[in-house]
Amino acid sequence: MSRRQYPFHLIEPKWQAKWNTEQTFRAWNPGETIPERHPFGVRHALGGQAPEASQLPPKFYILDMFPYPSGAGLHVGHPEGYTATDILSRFRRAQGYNVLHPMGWDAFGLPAEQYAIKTGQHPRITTNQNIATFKRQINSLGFSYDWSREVDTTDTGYFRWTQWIFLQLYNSWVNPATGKAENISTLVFPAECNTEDLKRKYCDSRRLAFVSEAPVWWCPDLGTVLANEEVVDGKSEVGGFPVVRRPMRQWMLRITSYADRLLADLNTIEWSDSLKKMQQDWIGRSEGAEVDFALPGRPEKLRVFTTRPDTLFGATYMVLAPEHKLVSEITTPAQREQVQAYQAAVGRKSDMERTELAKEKTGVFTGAVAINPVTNQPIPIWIADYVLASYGTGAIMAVPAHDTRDFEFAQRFGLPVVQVVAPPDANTPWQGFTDDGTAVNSSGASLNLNGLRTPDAKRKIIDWLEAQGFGKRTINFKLRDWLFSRQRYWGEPFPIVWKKDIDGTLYHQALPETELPLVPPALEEYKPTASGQPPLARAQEWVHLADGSEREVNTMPQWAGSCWYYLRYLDARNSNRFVSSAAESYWMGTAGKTTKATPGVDLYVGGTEHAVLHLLYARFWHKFLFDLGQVSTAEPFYRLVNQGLILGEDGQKMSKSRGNVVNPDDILVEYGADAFRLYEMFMGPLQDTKPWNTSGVEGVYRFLGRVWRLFVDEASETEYEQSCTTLAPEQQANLLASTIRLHLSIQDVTPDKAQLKSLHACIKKVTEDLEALRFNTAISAMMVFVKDAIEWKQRPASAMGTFLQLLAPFAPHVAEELWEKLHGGLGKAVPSLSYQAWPTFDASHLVEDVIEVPVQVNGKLRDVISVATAATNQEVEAAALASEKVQSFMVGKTVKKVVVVPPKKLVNIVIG
RNA sequence: GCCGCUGUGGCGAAAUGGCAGACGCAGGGGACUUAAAAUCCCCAGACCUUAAAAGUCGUGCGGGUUCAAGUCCCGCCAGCGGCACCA
Repeated sequence: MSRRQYPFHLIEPKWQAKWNTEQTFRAWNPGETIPERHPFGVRHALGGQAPEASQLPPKFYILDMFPYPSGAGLHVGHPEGYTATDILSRFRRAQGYNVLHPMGWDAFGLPAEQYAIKTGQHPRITTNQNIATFKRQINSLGFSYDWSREVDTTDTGYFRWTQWIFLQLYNSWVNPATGKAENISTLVFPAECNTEDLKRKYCDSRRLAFVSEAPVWWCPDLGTVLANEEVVDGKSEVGGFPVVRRPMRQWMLRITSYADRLLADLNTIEWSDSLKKMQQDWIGRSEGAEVDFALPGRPEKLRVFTTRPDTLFGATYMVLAPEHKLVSEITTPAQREQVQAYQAAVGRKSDMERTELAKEKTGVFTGAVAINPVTNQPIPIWIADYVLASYGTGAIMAVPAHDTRDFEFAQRFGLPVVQVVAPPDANTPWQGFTDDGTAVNSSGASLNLNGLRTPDAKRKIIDWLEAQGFGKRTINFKLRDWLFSRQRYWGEPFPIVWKKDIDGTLYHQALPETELPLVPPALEEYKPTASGQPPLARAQEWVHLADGSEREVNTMPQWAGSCWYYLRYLDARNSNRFVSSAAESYWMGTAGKTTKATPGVDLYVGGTEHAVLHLLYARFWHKFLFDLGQVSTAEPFYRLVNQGLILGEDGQKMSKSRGNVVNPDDILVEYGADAFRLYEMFMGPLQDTKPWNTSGVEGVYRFLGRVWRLFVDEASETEYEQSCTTLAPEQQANLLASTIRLHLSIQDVTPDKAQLKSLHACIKKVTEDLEALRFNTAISAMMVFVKDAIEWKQRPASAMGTFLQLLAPFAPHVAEELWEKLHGGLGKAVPSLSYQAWPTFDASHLVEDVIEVPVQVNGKLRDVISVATAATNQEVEAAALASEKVQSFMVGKTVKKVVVVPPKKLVNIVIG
């Protein structure tokens, strides 16, 4: 290894240890006693007091997506977001905020369980080891987390409250009158619910946590069911194993009751457009109508959902999903064989095959017809797998003229195509025209849509359908209820028992809150049972209760713990409540003196992979808790930023198999944490995807070396190096502090004009860039300052100290060390740089006597002239025209126009 | 197929409609050194010339608006991401 630029290997552990023992980054809740000498107390004159919320400075809550502590440890992608939030946290602290910046572990999950199946080692042990590794690595980067608030989703003190929230969901329903969740006890039973059993069923059909027998995604390789959001292209998101559709008894959460609010409230939060779009698409709201078609000779109606009721006159056939329950009833004997064969063929197809796009439309005629309510004509009913049982009513009216899929189907099977919409542009062919236009061929006995523009036609026909009792306005969502149970061991057990009725039917019942936490039983064997039961079923003594009831043996999905961890941080050690209302309203609300703060989490940074999983689930739980009055905001994460992916040096996604994974530990040994942090931020904009380049680390490392040498006398450093070789690291650190002297150029003098200009330009740029999360350009501004300062014969201590304050959020270790040297001299105690007030920028220092103004002729740069700052536009123009270079371009031409861009930015002379 | 984002030197990138390429990497030259490393200084978009200067072209492609376009508008192309028979 080459000679170190500066002794980061001594500085970094020294400051990390100091921050740890002094609890420098402890965030204070209202009512907590702040120690006398804590730098936060000193800064805000609150030392030794226990201030109320109104006495505390404004809060700022900066949150990272907490990691799953895998066995592989940290890779360089993790610290990207963590570094950004840490810089912001340190910046906000300096600005005087009470900053909450916590970290924890999303530690339930499959890898620890699979390791347990392989080796028999309890997931608790694996998890603890992995957490220890992660924590060591995270700490080695000098992040300013308040570890007193660390959470671990697998800790009983944590998951008892996950189970508690589940019980609240179980005991709640959404009142359609208010659209909000209430306790199940407010349900009013209809008259026909006159037995305990019927009442129970009525409640169960409305609970936000309920049991369903519907078909679910079963992943044989993982031995568990998965949520819609966890299935990607017919494979499991984790591991990429095939999944099959299979009816099973499962726990669901009624997230669909919140679909509307989850969509609408996206407008109240600052997330990227693309992320909002992903959630919007996932929720998939569409407005339209349900229309009933009569079935000749049958009492029931065939109900369809359509977003284009205005095209009803063009509905020439109907299509049912092959699984639709009416299919077997309406199919004529002549068609039965064909229909059943088709149903069987579809059932054998994987989901992948069914949604494959290139394939031709398939389907079979049922032999039955339905009556089009506007034309009164019979139209044939088909079944086809392009209609999905799970969306709308599982049946459609087909308007081949104005729907691409219906058109393809009609072409294939020779079904009639009737135009009912005229495109706005007469040259556009009407066949397959799916946009808005004008209704044509759309009149009947009591309804005429002809000539109406599509939106008006929709309105008119829905009014007509409602008046006639043929249908009604409806909104449909793509969002499905959330499948909430898994057949795993390493997850939260459900606080539910199953009881038997007198007649032997099973029903579920919640455990009382006093029995929480419900801890998973000890097992010898973590595999599912031979009969396919979840692993918890192996613990017979745990499952079977004295009263004959049995415990639920499914567990909650990994998402459960991450749905509310950001709330637990607010009051992480509270054993009476999941969070106290005082802590919740101070950190999440806008109460008290938090004028500059925003409601909820002020900034949440994480990867984009959670766009429709964690971020949707957490919003759902938060809204539910809001309805119950448990939290004070409707949204949890006010502002969210997705950090971009860091690719390997080869420009490919980092992966073990490609061998391009960069381990932060290796970088730290060679260059130190400050250089690592600086490089992660210098690579490019936080949100962008960008490749790693280790020699880029070298660049910022050299920069830190230059900073060091600005402040430190090299002769004293050589002295130190010669005498420390035989000492232990701790003694080396002491020697470092006592031997190394400040650079002789550092003097107690007033900065001159040029120095103030350099410094204030840097303050301005760094401050503005931090506000806007432009870390890369903030760093280049500091590099420019250092270039200037290297030239200075005298380096004013005050200006150099201010620079260290700007550097501190990015490279806190070296900044603290130099700050201490600058202010403390030898052995004198200096308060941590972390709570020094952020420097303010003074524009008057940037004013120059003479300004260089570029001069263009016909838009091309021809000269740069110097003009006095006080010069008027006329004087600038005259000076520009007088320039010799400019003159040479104007020979034989006339000046048509002169544009002078204030304030002395540029002159453009237009000639011709 | 639909939606969103992004296209700038050899590379990562910068630029409220106003000097394109700040800052950094890699590269070249020099100083220091017995030498190397480290450090410090200088050069560095392409082209064409030149003794030097100057000049021409340049932000994916084609148009447009403007005194002035990487930036705004229209039409393409490519890459990345999301959704994908959602009626």
